[in-house]
Parts: sequence; C-alpha cells; structure tokens
Amino acid sequence: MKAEIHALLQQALKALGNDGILEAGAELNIPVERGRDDSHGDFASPVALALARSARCNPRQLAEQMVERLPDSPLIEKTEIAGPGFINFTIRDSAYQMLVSEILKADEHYGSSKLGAEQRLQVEFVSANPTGPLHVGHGRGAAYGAVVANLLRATGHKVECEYYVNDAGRQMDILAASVWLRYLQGCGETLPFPSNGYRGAYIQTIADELRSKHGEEFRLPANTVVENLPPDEADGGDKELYIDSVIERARTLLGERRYRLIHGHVLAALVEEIRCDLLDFGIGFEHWYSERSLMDSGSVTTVIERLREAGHLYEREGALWFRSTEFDDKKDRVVVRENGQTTYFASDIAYHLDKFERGFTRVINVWGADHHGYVPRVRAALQALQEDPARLDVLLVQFANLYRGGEKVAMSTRSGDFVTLRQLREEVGRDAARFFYVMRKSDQHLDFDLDLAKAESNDNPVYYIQYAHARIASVMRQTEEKGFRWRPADSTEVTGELGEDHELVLLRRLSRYPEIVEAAALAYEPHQLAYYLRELANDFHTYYNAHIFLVAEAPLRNARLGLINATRIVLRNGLALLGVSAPDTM
RNA sequence: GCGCCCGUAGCUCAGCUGGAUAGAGCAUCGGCCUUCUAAGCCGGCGGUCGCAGGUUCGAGUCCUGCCGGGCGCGCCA
Repeated sequence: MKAEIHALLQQALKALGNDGILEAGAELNIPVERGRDDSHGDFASPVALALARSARCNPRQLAEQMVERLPDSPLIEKTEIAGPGFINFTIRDSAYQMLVSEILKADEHYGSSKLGAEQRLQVEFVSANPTGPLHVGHGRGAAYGAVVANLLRATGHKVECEYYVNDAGRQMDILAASVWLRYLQGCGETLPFPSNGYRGAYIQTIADELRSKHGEEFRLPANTVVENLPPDEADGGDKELYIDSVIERARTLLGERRYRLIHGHVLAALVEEIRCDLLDFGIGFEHWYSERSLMDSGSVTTVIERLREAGHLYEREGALWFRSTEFDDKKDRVVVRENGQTTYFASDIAYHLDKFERGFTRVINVWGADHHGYVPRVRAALQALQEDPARLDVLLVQFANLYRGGEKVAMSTRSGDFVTLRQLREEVGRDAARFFYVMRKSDQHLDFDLDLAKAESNDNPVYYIQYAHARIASVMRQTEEKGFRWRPADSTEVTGELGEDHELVLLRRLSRYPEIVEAAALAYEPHQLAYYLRELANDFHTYYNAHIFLVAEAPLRNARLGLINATRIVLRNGLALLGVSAPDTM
C-alpha cells in the first residue's frame, strides 16, 4: 500500500514538473508515513513541505497542486491537505477488506518481499571462543544475529550464517592444559591446579572423556610435570607466567603429536557442545570457520605479505606493525609479535579478506559492544587491501544483565560462575528467551527479568502474543464442533461484511506487516517486529472481546473467520522470524 | 584524558530518513466472565523528552558545550 501511495505521489510530481511548476528532474525520495492520528488519514506525506523551500512557494498551495495531479486509484477514498501542507490519504475500506484474501492466499509468504534482489549476504555471529559452554551473554548476540538473518531472508536476500571459531589462540592452550591436568588428576596423579586455569565442571567432563577414550596414553608422573615451574599466584608468583610454563611443559613432555591430540579433542568437544546448544536454541549455521585453517593454509602470511608489499607495514621494537592510523585508526596495530607469532588481528584481516573474496554483497558482523574499539582497525585493513569497507556492517550488541527477584545475577567467566545459555533455556523456555533477547533495541542494555520471562501471565509479552494465536486456533476448533465449516475460499466474496471499527483497526494493522518486516530488516532491528506483534495481538484480543465470530449468519461468520485466520498467519509468520513458536493450545 | 553507546511517565522501554496534540507494558486506582480459553478486554492517574545554547516553517530526533551511567582504549582473543 505504502509503495502504491509512493508511486501516485511520484506521478503527481512528474506532472508538476511537466507543467513547469517544479523544476523537472529534481529526484528526491518522497516521504510517505503512516498517519499517527486517525484524523490524519492512513498515510501522510510532508513532501510539499520539503519541496516548498526550493520551489519558493507556499507549501499548502503546492500540496493542492499536487493533489490535483494525483492519478485516480481504487485504493484512495479521499485526500486532504492539512496543517502546514501535509497531504493525507484515506484508504478505502474495500482495499483493506481485500487484504484478507491476499493474506490467506500468500499464507507463509505474506510479509516477504524481493527487496534484496537475491543479493548474497553473510551474517557472522556468536563466534564465542570455544573455551566453555555458551553463557547468557552470548545468547543475546545469538538470538539477535539469527533474527537479523531471518529478516534479511524474508526480504529477499540470500543469507549465509557463519560462526568464526577462535581455535588458534593462547586461551585454547590454557584450556587444553587445564583439561590435561584434570585428566592427570583423574589418573591418580596429585598436582596443583593453576590459578589461571579453567575451572568449570565441563573441564572435568572432557578430561574424563579423554581418559575413557585414550586410557593413560597422556599420563606422566606429577613430579615431572611440576618440577622447576615458576611459582603460581598462590605462591607469590605470576599466574600468567605460571600457566604459560605449564603449557610449555605439556608440549615438551607430551610431544607435539600428543599435545595436538588433546588440543583437538578439547576443541571438538567444546565446539560440539556449542553447536548443540545453539541448535536447541533454534539457531543453525551454514559455516563454521576455523581460525587455525587460516594459519595452516598460509592465508595469514599471504595477507601480511600483501600489506608489506603495499607499504603498510613497518618494524618497531622487534614487532611488525600495520600502519592503521593512515586509515583513521587511533594507533597502529601489531600483526606479528616480537616472538614471531601472528596476532589475532592478523588472522582477522585474513578472515575478512576471505569473506570479501567469497563474493558477498555485504558482510555483517554481530559483535559484543565491548569490541567497538576493534572496528576501525578491521576497516583500516580492508581499505589497505583495496577493499570497500562500506561492504562491512558491524552490529554491536550491548550486554544483557539477568535479574532474579529484583536482584542482578552476578557472573564471571573464568571462575566458571556463570549462567549458561542452556540453563537459561531450561529455566525460562526457548520462546521466552528468544523473545526477551530481541525485544530491546540492540544498542540498548538489556535487563533480562527471569521472573517475568517465566511468568505465565499477561505480564509476559511472549505469552500475550502466543495466546492470541492459540485463541484463534481454539476458535477454529470450535467452528468444527459447532458444525460450521470454513475454508479460505469461503471468505473471498464476503469480506465486505467487515465494517466494525475493531475489524478495520485490525485490518489496518495487518496491512502494516510487510512494511514492518522491511523496516526491521533494513535497520537490523528485530525489536520493531516484536513491538508490532504485541500491538497486533492487542488488536486481536480487543476484537475478540468485542465481537462473537461464530455467528449464525454465514457471510458475516465467514468474513470474520477469514479475518482472524489472516491474523493468525501474520502472528505465526512474525513469531517464526523471531524464532518463537506459535502454539495452537496454551 | 580520548573514543563509542545511552539518558523519554514511579519502573522497563518504543518513538520509522526532523513532521501535526510525545506513546506502550508493568505498577497503582476503578469497571467487564449464563456468550468462541479472564494467560483476556475497557477506563483513570502519571511527562520541564538529563541541562543550556544553536540550526529552521517545524527538534525527543540534527549540531556544540556541560552533567550523569555503561563499555573500550594490549605484542589478549
């Protein structure tokens, strides 16, 4: 509908140009809005206000001249000029009534568009280090990224979801060492556990698996493991130095082959756990991209070489630096450390170059807001490599805090004292978790109220929306029980019966759905859809309370059943985009 | 100190590329079940849009400066 209004205005503008009232060719995007107030009609355009200045004329007068030149349309009941020069459009009831058949026919496709023209996009999200199970902090990025991907698919983009696995860093070594030490303890060796090691219960689980699979293949006497190590923090030493020595010791004693076996086992176990957690959360990825593979394939050294040849690198204090300040970064960044190892940033340059070379029109990264300082250097690197940084969108997601009984739930990763995504899902359910994560704008801190998410009451927005869907399903069951029969085709000829205010309000809301999906997708803002669904559910509940659907007169009954089934379709489609189920009973 | 995000009703938050009288949920107060699920509906109360300037026909929205909160400023990932 909005698009049609837009087209009408465009033709009027063109006519004005032809008549010499406006300068032709002044192509501007014509603003069309939904009327905020009923008295303003259904759509409004301030286009005359915007043009009045350059045309040096009275905006109301200009609006009048535009209205005179608007082509006829079956959509339009009337046009009015109001206020300083708004053009208000009132849509015919019949146009809304016809929407019922349109929605019933389009069914699961209602709301989808071809806006994206099959452009290939990549959404990379979660990408949490595989050093433990996902916790509630990752959950928001997971839910958000998945819905953004869904919205982009619904608007005609070809979307691939990707998880970048940081399987190459020091943290992974600390993890492998932690598991090995637990393994040794399990074998009966007595040794201290590093204060900087990973302590979660899952470490023990993986160590036990390792032992049942490999027996005592990795067992070594405790004294050879700990002898001559520097003091740990508990003994007045440095915990970082200590843990690095433990890792070094593990590599030496085990040999590279056995060390890699353990490392690989730990990595596989954790990635698998993460994959399952996400799957249970309704989120799947097309690709799991390994950082290590970038190093093994030589991509990292190749990209460093490219930067060097292009003159963007220099040496200082034994390290190799990328001159990112040349591209608006605040300081230059190290790509190769003094010890010869490449940095995480170096991997990331290779990774982003690879993404670009895979041919995506746009590459979208969903990152935690704590990484915002990292964005400029990635863009800088892409520019240095002659790539267009505008193809990269970085979406920053603020943190989520859990509240239980009005109290903030404290969490810290290293100590193993955190609420996992799995625990959250088991506590509040997948639907509530998914909905709560995306109901706030992503750049807003999220207060996640566990008690509210669990509440089976009208306070809980998830149930409120799902209840609307279940009620409609219930009415359809009643239809059969009362001996009526309804098929979508039964509504087509009778939608003219839908004249009640509540019905027209509901129809207007349904007509907005495609616009909401489009706006939410283009702005990467799932919360817009969440709000819309709440409002739609409200309109339905109001209608439900005001009118009986299963009346004796068949035309009216069939018209109403058509309307509520159209409502059901939109509720179901919208919830599906959010990753929330649409139950038939509650 | 510098950079990014945020500041809207008692609380949690919307407010579409600047548009008409700033909205919703919760809380609170009061109504509605012999009728398709009351997990629902209707109404009341509640605001100097952090503060001060500026831009213009028009500012919660854009610009500048303050005040307040969060995050980031590693040869960690």
